[in-house]
Amino acid sequence: VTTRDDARLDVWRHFLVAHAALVDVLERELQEAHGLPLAWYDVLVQLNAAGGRRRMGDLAESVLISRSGLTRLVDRMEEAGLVRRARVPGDKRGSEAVLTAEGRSALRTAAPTHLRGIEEHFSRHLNPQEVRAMREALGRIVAASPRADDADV
Amino acid sequence: VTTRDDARLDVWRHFLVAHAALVDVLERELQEAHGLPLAWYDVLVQLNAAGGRRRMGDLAESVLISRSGLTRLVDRMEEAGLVRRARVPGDKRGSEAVLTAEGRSALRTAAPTHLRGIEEHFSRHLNPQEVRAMREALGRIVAASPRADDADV
DNA sequence: CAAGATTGAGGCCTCAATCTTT
DNA sequence: AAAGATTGAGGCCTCAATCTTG
Repeated sequence: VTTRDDARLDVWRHFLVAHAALVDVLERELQEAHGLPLAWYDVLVQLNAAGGRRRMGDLAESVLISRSGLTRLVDRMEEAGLVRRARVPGDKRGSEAVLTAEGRSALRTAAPTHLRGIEEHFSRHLNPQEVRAMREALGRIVAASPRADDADV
Repeated sequence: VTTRDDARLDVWRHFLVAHAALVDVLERELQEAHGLPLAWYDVLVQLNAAGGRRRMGDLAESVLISRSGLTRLVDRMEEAGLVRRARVPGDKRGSEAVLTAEGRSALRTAAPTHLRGIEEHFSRHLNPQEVRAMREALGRIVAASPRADDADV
């Protein structure tokens, strides 16, 4: 069964290489066109999708980094004026990131660039059948994937 | 065409989330079972695949990091005894990383864990048709992907 | 001067510890 | 004591500059 195993390993390798290449191009394009790191764009998107404000903890999960990582990411974006922090009404422990007008504007400006980039470097190469296959397969993988904070059984 | 666009964007998002989740689990498993970072394992594999030795520059490309990044990665692995540096015969500028016996042994020990991890968290979720689809699609994406050092036309 | 590799500086991330509120 | 968020310490990466050899 060596050939089948090899094919499966190949997919994994292709997956890693493709990810590295794609993140690299998309980051460069966004940076050159709008001076925006991909991580910042991601925060803007997630905030916008949530109506403009989001708890720090929830946001950290959405953008796939640790809580402390997000604290500093939001620090930098706050300094750049794209978001601000606000207290959350019911809970004095909490803090939420809020999209500023400038942040919303940066997102509107950058989105076309980034969406075109995703289309050009990624989606364009997938036929409808592959879109279906990858969506389902990757969805299953994510669903089955043990969350980092889960107990080890 | 909103639904088709959404489906294509969904794939991209799934791709990012799956990558983050997979690298995270696989890294944790390798670390806990053998105290080996994924990046180290990757270097060991690439060296082994090349017969045990590799120019620093080539190796950097294979493991998807910068030259300077690889310099320090090899520094750490050398300190741990898994690789050593050697001059390259024909070119006094060059340097190559060479797998040590200990490195080869570490790879042999860790490989079963990691291969099982890839199978369990990734390959297992793909049916043969999806393996084919993903391999071809990702292969095309990588082939079309502009290399970082290419001119911007 | 170009190529191969390393070093210096600085950015961003993670883990563990800490502070505040529940 | 646990939850939410931040801070301190330290690791690893990248870019630009540097050193050596071609």
